[in-house]
Amino acid sequence: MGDKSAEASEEGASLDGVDLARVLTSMASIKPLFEQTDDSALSSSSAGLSPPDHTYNTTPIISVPSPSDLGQADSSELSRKRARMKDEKTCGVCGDKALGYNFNAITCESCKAFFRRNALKTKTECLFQGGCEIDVRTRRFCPACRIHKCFAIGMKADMILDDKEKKARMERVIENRSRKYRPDEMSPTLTQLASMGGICEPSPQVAEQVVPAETSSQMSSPIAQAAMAAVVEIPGRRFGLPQTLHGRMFKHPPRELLPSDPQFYRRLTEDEKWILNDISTAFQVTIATFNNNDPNPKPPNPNPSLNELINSTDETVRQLIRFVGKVGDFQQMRKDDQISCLKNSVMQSVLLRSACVYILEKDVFLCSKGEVPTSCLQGALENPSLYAAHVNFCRSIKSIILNNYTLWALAQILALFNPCGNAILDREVLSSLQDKYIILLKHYLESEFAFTFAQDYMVALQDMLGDLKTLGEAYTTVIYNVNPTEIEPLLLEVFNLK
DNA sequence: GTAGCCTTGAGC
DNA sequence: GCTCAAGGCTAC
Repeated sequence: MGDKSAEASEEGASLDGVDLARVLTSMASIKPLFEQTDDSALSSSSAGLSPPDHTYNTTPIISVPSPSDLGQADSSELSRKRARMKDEKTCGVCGDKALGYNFNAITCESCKAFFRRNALKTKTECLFQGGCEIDVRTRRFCPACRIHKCFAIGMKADMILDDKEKKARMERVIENRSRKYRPDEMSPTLTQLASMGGICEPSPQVAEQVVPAETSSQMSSPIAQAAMAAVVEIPGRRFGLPQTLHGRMFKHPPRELLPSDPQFYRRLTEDEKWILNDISTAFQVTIATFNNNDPNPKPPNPNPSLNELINSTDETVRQLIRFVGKVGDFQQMRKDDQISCLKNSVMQSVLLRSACVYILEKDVFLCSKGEVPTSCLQGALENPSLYAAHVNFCRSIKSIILNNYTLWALAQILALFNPCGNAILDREVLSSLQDKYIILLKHYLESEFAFTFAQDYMVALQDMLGDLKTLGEAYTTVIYNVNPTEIEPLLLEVFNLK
């Protein structure tokens, strides 16, 4: 779980401002007009432009150490050597320091990114006579001459991946992530976890570790009604701990009982596939993104205080903010409602994510500092019932969702889009979004588990989302008792503890 | 839109 | 296990 050292990262620093509106705006890549930089201001005038120079020096200054020059240095030594390598190469476009070849020519990062953005665009005209001098200082002034120089030193636009190639590349990444951590392996190391984005997929033994579902007889309510109950008030469950949380394990249908006839499965539309792929990737990427840059992180505290426990959710809250930044429907909402939705669902989201990183076999949470036994909750909460409810919730929902990130993402989104939440201005929009994702969940389950079993999954997930809501309310009452002066600023904001 | 850092797959 | 060279992400 996160600590203050985690804030050393660039992203962490950006979140420390605790201005949620600004964070969300930044996520949507919306740049306010008043944020013009000095450089961009310069770029709008001709000041600083040098006289045209039509003779480009297309021979970069290169001095590239061979791999053997680098030797078997440790990582810090390697970093220093790489830094020296960088110093010794010069961008063929602007003369800035270069690290290596980009699109067939030695360039700096800046010209690499510039070429990637502009090489495939229809050509722009130089506002002067062409052949503007391009150096570190002037490279922003004339895109036309800069791109011309890129081509002149041999940069190749056909090395930029097209949409099809990018999609294939992304699919390879996803495939590798899933291959790196199979269910029959032990829990991944933290390094693996951080690099691959995968989290604690349970072993086959655990997947088989099922007891008869208590609710099979209850799974007869209409899907829509059940689904709505997942996110709407459930009478009798508003206060107290979840009634259905007894560590119940979901019984998955045996593979041989799944119909072989494709007619029993829903065919998802292309739009549905895209949305599911997007949110699944967003969840998978953010669940394993840690801000902790400390190469020697302290081991997790096995007996944290309540304040420490709450502060340890800082990292998870940042993951949540990154996730919503990747959800198109969330970004389309008005900013006020984005903030309200985030605040209304933050406790449920933290709990949901704790369940995602819960390892059934070991009864631990996997976080940036390593494995944290669930017993750490016990001391901090001083509330055995709440502790038991939390762990049972983790066990139950994990037994249903296992390592299916599409389902984790859908559960996360349904917790997020709640039209009944506090301070929502446009409840109809949220209700429509909720409908959209309820239907998407239903369709997804029908496509994966056939019409035959989809309803069982739907009802089980509805139960879990209801429990999540109740558990979140119970936790909320607990955290209102903490001393706000000891809580991280971001958490004060999102948990409304100010 | 720019620039810099980061992550990743491929190739050696 | 390393380097290289792609794209992604995000502060500015």
